[in-house]
Amino acid sequence: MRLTTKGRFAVTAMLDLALRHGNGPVTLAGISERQSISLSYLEQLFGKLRRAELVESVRGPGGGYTLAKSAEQISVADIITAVDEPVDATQCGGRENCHDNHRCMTHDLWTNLNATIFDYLSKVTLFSLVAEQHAKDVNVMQDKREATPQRARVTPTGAM
Amino acid sequence: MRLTTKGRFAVTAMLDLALRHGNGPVTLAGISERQSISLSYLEQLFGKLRRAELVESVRGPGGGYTLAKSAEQISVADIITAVDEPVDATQCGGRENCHDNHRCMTHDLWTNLNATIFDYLSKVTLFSLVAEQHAKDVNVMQDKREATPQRARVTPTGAM
DNA sequence: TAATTTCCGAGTAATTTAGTCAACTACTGG
DNA sequence: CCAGTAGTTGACTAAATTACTCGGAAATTA
Repeated sequence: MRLTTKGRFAVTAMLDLALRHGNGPVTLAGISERQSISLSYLEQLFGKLRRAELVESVRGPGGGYTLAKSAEQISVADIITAVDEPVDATQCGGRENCHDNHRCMTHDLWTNLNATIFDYLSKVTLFSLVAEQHAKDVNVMQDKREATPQRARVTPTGAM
Repeated sequence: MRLTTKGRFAVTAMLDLALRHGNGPVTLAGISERQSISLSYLEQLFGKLRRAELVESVRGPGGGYTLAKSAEQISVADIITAVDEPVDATQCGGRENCHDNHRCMTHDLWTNLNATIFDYLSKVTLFSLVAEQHAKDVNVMQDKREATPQRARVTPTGAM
């Protein structure tokens, strides 16, 4: 379980998707523009997200991506493991290098921490992130300076 | 807040130090050998750990590093932020790029998650990691192929 | 058929990781 | 005081990863 900017990009993009969930496919070009992530990079990330079955794609005009499950069912851990290669564990994956108990112990400690973080991130879903934000800062939603129709706020008052 | 192999190395090394806490300075050469981390790389990491005042150094023969505080007072978050450069936040640090509310919102969501992870890792101390491991898997401690007393393996008596 | 948008792979610059090397300072024991 | 140990610093480097580009398919709609 790593936590890099790559994963951050993926989570941000998925969040963008979650906010528009229910309004038909969202194009990568749109996400690219809104979140300032290069389109080609998004293509790479969404290739992985699709293979991990977190998103579904629709080709052609009017196409794009949608969440493959509801926002409650997609955790941050899901997203991060989808885009970050396994990368394997410690160089001694439990079998090698570990001659005496001591070495293994320090090792276990890390593995343990890793699992703890993973468990934690498994409980943080796209839905909970959005909900948390709404609870924290409602005026952001109300402060609309532009005259654009709010199709942005796909699911306004916690109706998700 | 990133979570990379670099941070993992640092945590592992600090764990090694914590296990020997109270027995005088520990040399980097020793950590290098036990944890299979290159000495020069450890030098880099401990330079940062020292500047972050997480460890103290003693020069000369018999010298080495010791924890600057007790294991309860050093969190995983402390260690990781010490070795990982700030890396800054999202490219739009709250001021730039954020033209419309929408962009800022998705942004906040990430910042929020980031803070949550950080808070969580701030509560995980070196001490709790060691304690957790003891509680979880006692037989590791009891599985002594060597004639060393299990608790006393922190002492130089059980030197490898 | 033309436009749109996903899909896919090869390639690439910049950054980070992990590590080397060499010189230097501080300290200890004899 | 001298030799050896061990931390301290900085510059430098190979390899990996990140973030991104490009070019072209393939699918879908109008």
